[in-house]
Amino acid sequence: MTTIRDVAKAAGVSVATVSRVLNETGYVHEDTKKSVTAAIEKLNYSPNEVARSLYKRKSKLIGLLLPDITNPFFPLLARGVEDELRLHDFRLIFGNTDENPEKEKDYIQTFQQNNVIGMISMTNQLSKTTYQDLSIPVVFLDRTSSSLPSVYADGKEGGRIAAMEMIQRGSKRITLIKGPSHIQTAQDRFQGSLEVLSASEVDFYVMSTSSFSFEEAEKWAKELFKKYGDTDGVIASNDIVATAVLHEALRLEKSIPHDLQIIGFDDIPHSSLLFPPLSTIRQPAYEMGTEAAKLLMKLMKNNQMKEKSVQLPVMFIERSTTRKGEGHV
Amino acid sequence: MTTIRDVAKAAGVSVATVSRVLNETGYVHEDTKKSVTAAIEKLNYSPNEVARSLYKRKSKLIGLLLPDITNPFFPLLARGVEDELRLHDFRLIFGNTDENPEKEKDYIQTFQQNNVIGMISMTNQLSKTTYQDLSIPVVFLDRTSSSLPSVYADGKEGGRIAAMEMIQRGSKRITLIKGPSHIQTAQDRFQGSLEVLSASEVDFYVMSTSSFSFEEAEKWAKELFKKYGDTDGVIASNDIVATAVLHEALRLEKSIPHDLQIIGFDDIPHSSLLFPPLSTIRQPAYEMGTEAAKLLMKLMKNNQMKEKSVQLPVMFIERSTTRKGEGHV
DNA sequence: TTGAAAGCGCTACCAG
DNA sequence: CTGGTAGCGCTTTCAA
Repeated sequence: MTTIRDVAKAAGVSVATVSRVLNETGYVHEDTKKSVTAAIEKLNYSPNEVARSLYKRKSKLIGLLLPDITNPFFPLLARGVEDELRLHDFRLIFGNTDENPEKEKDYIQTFQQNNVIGMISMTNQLSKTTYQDLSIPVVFLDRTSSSLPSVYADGKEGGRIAAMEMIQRGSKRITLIKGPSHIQTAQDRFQGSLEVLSASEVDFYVMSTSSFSFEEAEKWAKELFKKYGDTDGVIASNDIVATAVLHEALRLEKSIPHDLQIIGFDDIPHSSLLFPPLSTIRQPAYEMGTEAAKLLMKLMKNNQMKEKSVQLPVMFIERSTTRKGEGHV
Repeated sequence: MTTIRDVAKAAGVSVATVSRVLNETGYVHEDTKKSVTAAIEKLNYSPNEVARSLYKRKSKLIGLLLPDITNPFFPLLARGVEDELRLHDFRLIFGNTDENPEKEKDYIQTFQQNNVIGMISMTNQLSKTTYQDLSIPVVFLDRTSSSLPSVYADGKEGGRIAAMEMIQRGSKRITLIKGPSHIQTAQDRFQGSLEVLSASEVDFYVMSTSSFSFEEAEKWAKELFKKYGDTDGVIASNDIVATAVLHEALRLEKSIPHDLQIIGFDDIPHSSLLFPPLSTIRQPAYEMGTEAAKLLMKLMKNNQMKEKSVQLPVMFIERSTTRKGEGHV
């Protein structure tokens, strides 16, 4: 392992000088700079980030917390975060929390022990105040908040769009699936759809569900068609749920989208790979990730910002589980 | 920020003593230990990992390199790695390399700068010697190697099984899709299938492809049915490719599995969500991850191990793109 | 423009 | 059994 001392020796200067050229700080003569650079090159030296981190009490590490990377919605977000942060030489320590507060706390603690300089959290468990007590900036991703920095998609508008498209495309007896009540984004979507549906002439049925898991969703889907067999349009709380509904409909040999239209939410990569491909409301996941990273970096420079939240637009992705519209919305 | 000094002061002992109780090293009287523990508790102190890392020249961080977390095969692997490592208090720094050697080198360098104590790599780009020069143990995941530590599934056997099941279930004109030639695991599968097919009585057609992307795969699928429209069984190089084939077959209104059987490879979560659900050869991705983590931890304790590679078994997952077998293999 | 030296928080050695 | 202290590799005063 080559250290700054080795470089100093090789260049015939002091470590202070090497440090100066490394950090481009203070004055250093052009010539000595050259010889230092040469020595660095020659020894293939790169500074020890740990030592830097210790002295400065801050690293180039960012903590990333997400519920479960195995859930297809998160990889794209994580990728967005990573790509953006990488451009600025930050690195990511990450942890899956499984929505478990203990794990979450545990990770936060070890993140701090490693001098992370900021955090991005996609979890829903810990209260906001828990985060507020941290001495480092945190941005919440895929979680709405007016008071704390956060990046999220316009779920309410998404819900509205879904309902409008559904009506526009001719469904008369619509089922609206309401996602888990502790997930704010799911509630926003629901409210948006509800608003439009209420104001419309169509009949609709609200089905409450309590998780986003596929297995659960399959059960609800069965139940749905049993209870409300003549529904001709379902607005699902996300794409996984929509997939379960699609499955069940296909099993019942319903013709899609003729007998039944389905609109999902998220546009996870899987959705376009279904047959028929799923119409859905896209959240710009990757971009949400990059935006969160950008916001965090701003916050790290200036913790007293006003513009703390960014809301991204959603859009309807027309695929094959909806009928052709008769003139668009 | 509270330091070991604060604790020492609060407990009325020296920092050395605090360090001893922290690390359970050396002798310390039961009473002083108690008062130290109390002080730690009271001050809510937790040691600075950065300082530790600097002194010991090793951290509790592990580097994880993968091509792209957005590819549905990787999250499960990553999750396995994380869960296992977490049990032993290690944390993960990770990077997506996009199979780009520059990014890969870049990450490896910064990992080292952060004193990572080991690495798990799922990439295929950098030569093995590049890794061998590292001073820390590395295990390769989803990449075969007899010389270097690695964890992978038995692709060849998987290929054999796929071919046997296909034949067993009555396909007579089989298409075998050969994945990218630079990916060893893909070649193993191919060889396994080829072996069985060659020794059998059925006709078969080999189609060479050069990537795993869905878009590319869609093109090949179209081409496949144009060239070899009466094929009644395709063994795909992975589930994404299988999905593309399934799409095209459905579009052509082939009856699955009556007219055409399809077997994929990997068993990514998406595969069971298709309609019809995809029959496939499962790689135990999560377990591969945990095994890689275990192997790495062994290596970190004892770098001179012999048992350096672990091969995991694959299994056939019967779903609905294959016909019911007439007595199993 | 440069160097000496203090010190970031911790561990481990050596004395006592 | 305990404390003093050197030093991990680096940055940053302070003097020169």
